[in-house]
Amino acid sequence: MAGKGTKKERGDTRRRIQDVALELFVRNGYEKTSLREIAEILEVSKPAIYYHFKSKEDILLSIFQDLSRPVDDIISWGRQQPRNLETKQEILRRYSAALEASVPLVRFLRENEATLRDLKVGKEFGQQMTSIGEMLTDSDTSLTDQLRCMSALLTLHFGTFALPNIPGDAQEKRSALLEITMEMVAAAHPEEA
Amino acid sequence: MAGKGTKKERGDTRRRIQDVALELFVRNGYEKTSLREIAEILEVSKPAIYYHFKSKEDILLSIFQDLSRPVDDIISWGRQQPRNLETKQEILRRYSAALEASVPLVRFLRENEATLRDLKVGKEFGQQMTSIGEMLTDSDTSLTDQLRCMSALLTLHFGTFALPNIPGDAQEKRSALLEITMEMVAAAHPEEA
Amino acid sequence: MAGKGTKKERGDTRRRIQDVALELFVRNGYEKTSLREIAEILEVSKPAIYYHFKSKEDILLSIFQDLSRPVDDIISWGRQQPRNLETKQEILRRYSAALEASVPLVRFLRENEATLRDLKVGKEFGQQMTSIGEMLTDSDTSLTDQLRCMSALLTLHFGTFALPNIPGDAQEKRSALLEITMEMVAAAHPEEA
Amino acid sequence: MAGKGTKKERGDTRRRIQDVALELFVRNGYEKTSLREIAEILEVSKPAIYYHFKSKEDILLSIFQDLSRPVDDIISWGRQQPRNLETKQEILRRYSAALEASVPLVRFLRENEATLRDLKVGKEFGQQMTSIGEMLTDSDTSLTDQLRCMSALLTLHFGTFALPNIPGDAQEKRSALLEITMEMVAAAHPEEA
DNA sequence: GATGAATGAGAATTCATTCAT
DNA sequence: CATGAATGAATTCTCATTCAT
Repeated sequence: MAGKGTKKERGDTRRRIQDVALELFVRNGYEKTSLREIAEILEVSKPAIYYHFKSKEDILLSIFQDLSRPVDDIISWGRQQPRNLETKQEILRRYSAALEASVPLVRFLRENEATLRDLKVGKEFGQQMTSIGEMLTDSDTSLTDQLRCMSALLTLHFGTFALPNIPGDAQEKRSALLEITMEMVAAAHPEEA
Repeated sequence: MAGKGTKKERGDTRRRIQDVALELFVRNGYEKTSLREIAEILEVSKPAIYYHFKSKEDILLSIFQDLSRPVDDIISWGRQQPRNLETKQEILRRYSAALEASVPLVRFLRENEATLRDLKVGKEFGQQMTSIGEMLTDSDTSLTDQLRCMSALLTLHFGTFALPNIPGDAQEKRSALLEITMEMVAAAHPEEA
Repeated sequence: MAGKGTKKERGDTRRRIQDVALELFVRNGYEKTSLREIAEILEVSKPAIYYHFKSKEDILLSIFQDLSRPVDDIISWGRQQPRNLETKQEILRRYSAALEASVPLVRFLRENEATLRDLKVGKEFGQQMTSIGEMLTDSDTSLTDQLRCMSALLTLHFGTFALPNIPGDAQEKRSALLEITMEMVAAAHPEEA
Repeated sequence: MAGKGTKKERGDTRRRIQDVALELFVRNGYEKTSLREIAEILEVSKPAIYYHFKSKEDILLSIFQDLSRPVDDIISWGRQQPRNLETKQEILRRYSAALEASVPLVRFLRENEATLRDLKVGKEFGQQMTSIGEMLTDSDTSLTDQLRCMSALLTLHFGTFALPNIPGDAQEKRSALLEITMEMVAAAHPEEA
């Protein structure tokens, strides 16, 4: 244990950069967050950041890839399931849980879409959403039913960020929201209900 | 007709700046659009832009205020109606129409939230959304029913931008989407249905 | 009298530009005063200003030449007098009076020396001061006596602007200041006293 | 000696920026000196300047604070002395010496008053002058005597910059000027002389 | 692992001035 | 007499990034 507990844990810097960066990205947006600011808060020099990450974009990408693994897992899992009501509802349940664990990141991705569009992270995030969307819609059902399923996803996703505007207990609101999306996909599968 | 059709229509510049600006804002985002770029496309000098608008933000604000008047009208109208199912559905219908007329602007507002947060335009847009949200929710009903109404709005709003991902005729998809939101608020008003 | 008393007196504009310009020059400095600002206060267009004056510098020059005529008169008069104590004291008396009438302008000239150095107005003002200085000093007297006379002028000139820092009645302070300069030149003319 | 004399001495840049800046400030005035010009003369890029100073104003402030310390010392010292003729004369002697060491800076401060008024440096300089003025005047003596002391300061201060206009040896003129101010304060203290 | 120093590129904005009408 | 519209030139400043040590 000797040597531990010194001012900064060894190998910690990379993680600390990610933490501070995410916080600033969320609070001020990607473009309005400068590496100078990050460096100042961490009390390290700017080149120190470049030692750990090869660019500003790379910091964001690493954060995204660390946090978005659960969603990738949902997608892998979902692809191996039969595409029925049961599966769709389970996907929404799992997505809701995954979302909850990374609200700040996802809020950030949402609020900076225009900026991230040209970045790798933007593309990867977009693909995730598209993949989940595809797993929820059957192209051989009615347009309305397809939209119902898509809307369920949108409701879950964007509803999560609108919840703070409504009074009530956070967990309760979460469940209620999930409940509503369950109903929405159910309505798109009349025969299975 | 004499004198018309000259290189640049008189008094046109202000409008042309707004048009080009909106186009670039939508395509590249607010921060990544520079006044130099706008000026170059219009083949005018940068100060020419400053003659018509006092700042970059001011260009955006003027665009927003011009295009968002219909939404203001909806809000004024809605406030004078009884808050029942009928009204809510009419609000959604009208909002859907208003949205349709300014899809590019609203997409832009959505995709640049982080950037616009500190700008007047961000605040005004936020207030509009809040106002519409309030008109759709009754604080004395169940949490689930409140969320149903809120989700209807989110579905309509965000669904509009997700539609291109689904195959089918644009107008048809629009109506289907609106239809779904109608169901959602209806579900929140069991006794009135 | 018909036609008078309309919103703006005819031919008045030139004078009004000078007035507003001087006020802004004094308050904010020459460089920090823009023609836009002047035009806005007067509620005229910028080209209207260019109708009356050929440049920003020209506005200042016209103000200076109008207000500095009394000093030119002192110089003309002084050059025709014998260069003795009597004359010098009379010059200081007259300069004090002239100064009093145009305190704002002279304060402005003082506080913007660096800026005005390259301008015609700076050169003309400098020549005036040099001329008065020359009339007060005899190059065939002792260095100390020359400095005494020079200092009398500086005391009068700069003292005028330092007076507000000292409590007391304005007119009284003025006379006291003049009195001191009288003593100073008198000390430089021991035989004549 | 190895390693010395390379193109640019290490750690030198900050000082070199101050030197060049002061030179240009003095020669052309604060507003007419651009950072581009400073950078060009030093053959560095503009951001290099911003690495060492956070703004243009900050460059000036750093110069002022470095050079004005002697005057601060005089003020501290003076405040602990009895306020009599002896002290006042010593203050003037010390101020004359301090002034001599930083003639270019003080000339600059004088010639750019209007510009510097809104800047921190302007306020700090103003306070210095006010403090010295206060140490030279007793509010319980006659108005004329107060003015005599004040004028002594003005004579010393402004006379310094008028001296080049008078022929003679620089050091000699300096002493003569100081001598005159000594007489002026002495005249304000008849009983102590 | 880390830093001091520096850079190229580019941003928004302001100004005095002009010209056609 | 006056204006609407526009311009060339310049300004301060910020950013992501790099390199020698």
